[in-house]
Amino acid sequence: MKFSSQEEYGLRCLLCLAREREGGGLAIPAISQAEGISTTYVAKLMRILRRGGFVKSARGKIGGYTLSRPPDQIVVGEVLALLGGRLFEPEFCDDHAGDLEVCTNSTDCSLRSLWRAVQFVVDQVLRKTTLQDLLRNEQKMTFWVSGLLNLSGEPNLKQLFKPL
Amino acid sequence: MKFSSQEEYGLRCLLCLAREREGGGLAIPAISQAEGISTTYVAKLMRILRRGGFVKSARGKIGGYTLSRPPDQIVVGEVLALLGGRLFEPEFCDDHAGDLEVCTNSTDCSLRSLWRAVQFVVDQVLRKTTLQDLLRNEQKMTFWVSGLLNLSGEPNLKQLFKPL
DNA sequence: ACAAATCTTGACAAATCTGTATAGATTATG
DNA sequence: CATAATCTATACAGATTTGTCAAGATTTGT
Repeated sequence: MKFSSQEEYGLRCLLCLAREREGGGLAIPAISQAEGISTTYVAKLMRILRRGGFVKSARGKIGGYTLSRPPDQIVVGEVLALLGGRLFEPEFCDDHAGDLEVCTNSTDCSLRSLWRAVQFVVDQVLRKTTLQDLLRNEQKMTFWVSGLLNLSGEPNLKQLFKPL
Repeated sequence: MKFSSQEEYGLRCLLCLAREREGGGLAIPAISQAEGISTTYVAKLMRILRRGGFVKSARGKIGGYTLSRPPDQIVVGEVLALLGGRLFEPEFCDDHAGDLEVCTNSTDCSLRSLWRAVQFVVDQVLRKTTLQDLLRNEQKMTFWVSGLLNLSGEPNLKQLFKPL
C-alpha cells in the first residue's frame, strides 16, 4: 500500500498555491521551480486539479493558477481521492445485495471488510485535514495529528514513531 | 492510495492455507484452483511468502506449503508490509536529525507528518488483525472491525459505509 | 496587428508493476 | 533407478504508471 507519485506531487503543487497569501496565483514555471518538478509535469498535475475543481486557471500574459477556495476549505482526503483514487472501491466485491448483506464468498468478503476498515480509519484522518492544516511546520503538525487521533500528552506521541 | 495486486492475491493465498485445519498443507495447483489464480503466479507469491517467513515449503511428491505459525499468530500488517511495502518509509524526508527534530523543509515535512499519521492509523487496525480474524464471514468481520475502531452499536456501523 | 507569456491537449517514451513461460532441483514411491 | 509430482529460479512479455514533448489556443500589452 503506497501513495502514488501523482498524489504526492499533486498535493505539493496545491500546497504551493496555499502558501500564497490572499489568493495570489502562481504560474506553472513558479510552481515548477518551488517544488523541483518539471514544468510539463506541473502542467499535467494542475490540469487534473483544475478539472477536479480545486484550482482555477487564467491564460494569457498575467495568467496562472489560484485555489478555488480558501485553504481551510480544501479537504486533503478529497484531493487525494482525485489524484489517486480510493483504497476501497464499492465494486471491490459485487456478489452481494443491500447495504449490510453478507456476501456469498466469505474469503473475498473478509478481505472486503478489512479493506473497508482501513479505508474508514484513513478517512477519519484525511476528512479532518485541510490544506491550511498542512501549512504548519512539522512539530505543530505532529501535535495536531496527535490530537486528531485522540491521543494526548508526550508518551502517546512516541506511538507515532513506533514501527510495525 | 491503493492496495497492490500482490498484496491482495498474496494475502488470499495465505488465507487459503489458514483455512486448512490442523496445519494441513496445500500444493500450488490446489491454491491456484481455490483462488482462481494461475499456478505460476501462485508459485511466485508463495516464494515471496516463504522468504518472508510466513510459510514453509516441502518439495517432492507429497510436498506443498503450510503456515509457519498458527493463523492467530500471523499478523496481517506484517504480511502486507512484506507483499507491498510500507506507506511511510523512514527515508521519506531525511533532512532531519533526531526523533522529534523539526525538518528544515516545512512543506516536505508537513506531508511527512501526514503520511506518518495515516500510517499510524492503518497500523492500529492491521497490527491487531491476524489471519484467524479474517476467517470469519463478512458480518462477523464487520462487527469485529467495529470493535477494533472503538465504535459501538448499530448507528456507528453505518459509518463504515459512509463515503468520503 | 503583433509579440510574449501563459494555459491546454493529446501523443509519446521510460519506468515500474503484473502475470506468464521455461528450465531446473528435490523428493516419495514403485 | 525411473518416474511423477512437487517446489525454485530467472527471464520475459503485457499492462499500467510516470514523466516528457510538441503543437495549439488564449490573453495582455505595445
